[in-house]
Amino acid sequence: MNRNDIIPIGVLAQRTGLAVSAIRYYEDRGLIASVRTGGNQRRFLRSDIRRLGFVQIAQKLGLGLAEIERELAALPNGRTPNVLDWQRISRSLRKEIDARIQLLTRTRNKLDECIGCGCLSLDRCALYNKEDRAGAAGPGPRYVLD
Amino acid sequence: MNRNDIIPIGVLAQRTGLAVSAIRYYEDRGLIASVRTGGNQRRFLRSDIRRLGFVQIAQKLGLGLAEIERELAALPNGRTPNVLDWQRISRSLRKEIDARIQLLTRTRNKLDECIGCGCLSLDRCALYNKEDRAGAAGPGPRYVLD
DNA sequence: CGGCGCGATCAAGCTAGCTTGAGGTTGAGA
DNA sequence: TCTCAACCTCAAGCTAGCTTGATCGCGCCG
Repeated sequence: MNRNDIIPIGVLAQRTGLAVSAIRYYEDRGLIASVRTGGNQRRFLRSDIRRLGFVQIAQKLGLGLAEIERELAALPNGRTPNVLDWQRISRSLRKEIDARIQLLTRTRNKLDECIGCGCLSLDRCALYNKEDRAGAAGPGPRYVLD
Repeated sequence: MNRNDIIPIGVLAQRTGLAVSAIRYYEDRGLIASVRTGGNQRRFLRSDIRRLGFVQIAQKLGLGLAEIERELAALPNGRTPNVLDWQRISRSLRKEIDARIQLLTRTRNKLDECIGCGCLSLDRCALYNKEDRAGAAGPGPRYVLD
């Protein structure tokens, strides 16, 4: 159990709760790296558990893989985030969340006005303002709107 | 200009700001209905402008087309929402938004704890709790996780 | 009554984030 | 040494919400 700092994909999957296929996908995307055995099987570092942990948390906060990729790429020579990195990153995540909450709150206020007037008018309704397009970023692709 | 309560798809598109293709798609989905001319062209009611207005607003509030479909289907014989309907519906939308805000707020609080401890531990991290899966519903399909 | 702009119908494509399947290889334990 | 779970590589599929393209038909204006 000495050289167990190197693990196969199945173990990594178990430890992170991710599907094997998802991990392979992340590798394709460049979120994580592996070395290969003689027989072409992936071997990961134990620290990758943490790295994928970060990925999952960031995802839960609403970041897309592309953004997560960027955050990870910003780390010195692609290391897995340590405590200090994490604090820095999570502070920036906090800002993201704050922004989302604010947007939603503004939307809610407008909706309240709307309940009052019941207008539903496309021209006048406050909910219908361009600036808030993509407002509460719903499911599915939204880019077309922007 | 008397019987202009019946309009072709292009006009409806212009008045709602939607693409013609989107409107056809909505019709396929059953969100809106049309009659056909002798030459098989769609004709819509002027009131459908309002109906699609509702669709767009609801979408901005983060509802998927399926949910919107349900709301619309709940109206007596598929009429377009009038002021009273709208007030009822928007109150229910408000609840949705409130829930989202709460979820995000809880997530933010947990993140704050995390900034303090910097643990990033998958077992212990508060951000990693099953109950909050799909937490801040990010982009892309999430159903697989649930 | 001729032209061309608007409309119609498929099928396929695109984004995000993966999963599933087919078909074949590796490698650790009995 | 043999076995079989675990691994490999593509390619294709799925959800959501549309768009794009190809190839047509309709209909209004002059």
